[in-house]
Amino acid sequence: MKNLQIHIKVSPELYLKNPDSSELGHRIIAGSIELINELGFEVFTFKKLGDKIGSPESSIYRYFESKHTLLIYLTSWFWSWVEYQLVFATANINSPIDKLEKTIKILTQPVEVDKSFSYINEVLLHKIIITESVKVYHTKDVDDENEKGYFSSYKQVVQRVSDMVLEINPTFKFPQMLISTVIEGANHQRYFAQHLPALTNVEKGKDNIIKFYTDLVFKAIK
Amino acid sequence: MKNLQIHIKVSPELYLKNPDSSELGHRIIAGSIELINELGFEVFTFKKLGDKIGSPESSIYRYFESKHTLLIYLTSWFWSWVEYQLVFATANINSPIDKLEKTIKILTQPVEVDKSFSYINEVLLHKIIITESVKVYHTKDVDDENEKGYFSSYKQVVQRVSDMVLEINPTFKFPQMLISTVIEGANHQRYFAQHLPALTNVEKGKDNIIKFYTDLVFKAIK
DNA sequence: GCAAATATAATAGTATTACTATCAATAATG
DNA sequence: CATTATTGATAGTAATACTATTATATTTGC
Repeated sequence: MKNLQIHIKVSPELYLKNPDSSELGHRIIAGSIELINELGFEVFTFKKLGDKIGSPESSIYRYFESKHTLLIYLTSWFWSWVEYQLVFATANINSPIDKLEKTIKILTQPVEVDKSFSYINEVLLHKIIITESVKVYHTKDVDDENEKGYFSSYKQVVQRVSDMVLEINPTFKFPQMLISTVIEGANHQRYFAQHLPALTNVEKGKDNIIKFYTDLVFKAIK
Repeated sequence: MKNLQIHIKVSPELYLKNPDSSELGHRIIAGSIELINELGFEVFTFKKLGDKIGSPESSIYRYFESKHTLLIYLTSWFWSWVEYQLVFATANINSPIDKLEKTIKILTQPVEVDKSFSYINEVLLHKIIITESVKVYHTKDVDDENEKGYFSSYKQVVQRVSDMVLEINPTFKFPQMLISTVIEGANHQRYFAQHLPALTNVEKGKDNIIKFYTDLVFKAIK
C-alpha cells in the first residue's frame, strides 16, 4: 500500500500507556510481533521480550497489563488496519457485487507488507492472527472484556462486510454468521495448509482459499 | 442414544496409563470435564483437579503427561464418539443426499447426553470442544503432535464426511475445506451466540446454525 | 538554563504453576 | 500369602506472571 503516514487508533482500554507514543513502545510492539511468532504465545513472556529489546520486564508492564492484553492490542490493531484497507480498496467501486468480491479477497488473501506503518511487520502480524488470535476471546473473561470493548475493531469489520451483503440481498438472514465464518475459516484454512493439510485442499501455487470463500459467499446469498 | 455398552478407543500415545482402565482414571476424566468447564483451560491445573477428586496431583501425572495431552485426549474421545454417532445415524440411509444432510445436522446441532458412556458427560464435553478445542492444535508443537497421530480422530471425521460430499458431487474440488469450515464454523457460531452475539445471527428458540450450514453445504457442492 | 515532572532502568521479591522424585501404604493377582 | 502394581503423602525445583522500590536518565515548562 502507499506511503501514507496514517496512524491506526487502538482503544485506550487496551494499554496502560500508549505504545505508539514512545520509542520504547515501538520496540515493545515490533519485538513482541517477532517473538510471539518465534516462540508461540504460550512460551512468549515479558521477561524474554525484555531481553530481546534490551529493557527490563517492569518497563513493559508499564505499557501493558499482561501478555494477554498485549495480544488483544495486536489483533485489534490488525483489524483496524484491515478495515482501513477495506475502505481504501472499495472507495471508488460502485457495483455492490464488485465491492463485496474485492472485500472477500482482502479478507482471505495472504497479507502484504504495508510501508505506511514503519515499525509493524504486517506479514508477521497476520501469522499471529492466524495462529494465536483464537486465544484472544476463548477465555473465561470474554464477557467482561467484550463489555469493555476489547473486540470492537473485529466486530466492526464483520459489521461493515455484513452491510455489503445486505446491500446485495436485503432478505439474507445470516450476514454476520456468513462473514465471521469466512474470516475465521480463511485463517483456519491457512493454518491447516501449513500444519494439518488433511483438513484442507490447498495446492501449491494456486490460491484455492480465496476462490473457495468467494464462491461460498456468492452462492450463499444468491 | 441407546444403552449400548460401547468403549470409545483413544490412541495410546495420548496417555501414560489408560484412564478407562481404573476407577481413578474415570474420576480424572469426569472431574477434568467438570473442572475445565468451570475454570477454563488456562486456570485449570492438575493440583486443583487432584483436590476435586481427592487424589494427589502426582497420581494424575501417572495417567497424563500434562494438562495439554489430557485436553487432546478429551477432544480425541469426542471426535471418535461423533464418528460413531455418524455411522450409527446414517447406517440404513441409502440416498447420499439424505445421508449428508443427517451428517451435517449431527455436526452442527447441540449435543445430547449419551447414557452409553457412564462417566462422561457429553454435553459438558461439547462445551469444552466449543470453547477450548482450538487450543489443542494452535501450539508450536502441532507438527510434532500431528506426526504422532494426536489429531487422527478429528481428521477421520473430516475425511468420512468429505467422502460423502464426493459421493454426491465427484468433481467438487474442496471437500475437506468445506467440511472443516462447517465443523469449526458451527462451534465458533455457538460460542459467538453466547459471548459475542454481534458476530452471529442466532435467535432464541430457532436453531439457525444447523439451517445455515446445511444450506451452505448444499449450495456449495451443487 | 534549571527545577520539577516524567519515563526508564536496575534490582528484588512473591505466590503459583508445571512438573519430578521418593518412599510408604494399600489393593490386586497368580 | 508373597509379589507386583497402584495409589497416597510429601517434598522439592525452575520458571512464570506479576508487584514494589529506588535510582538514574530524559523531557518539559517557566
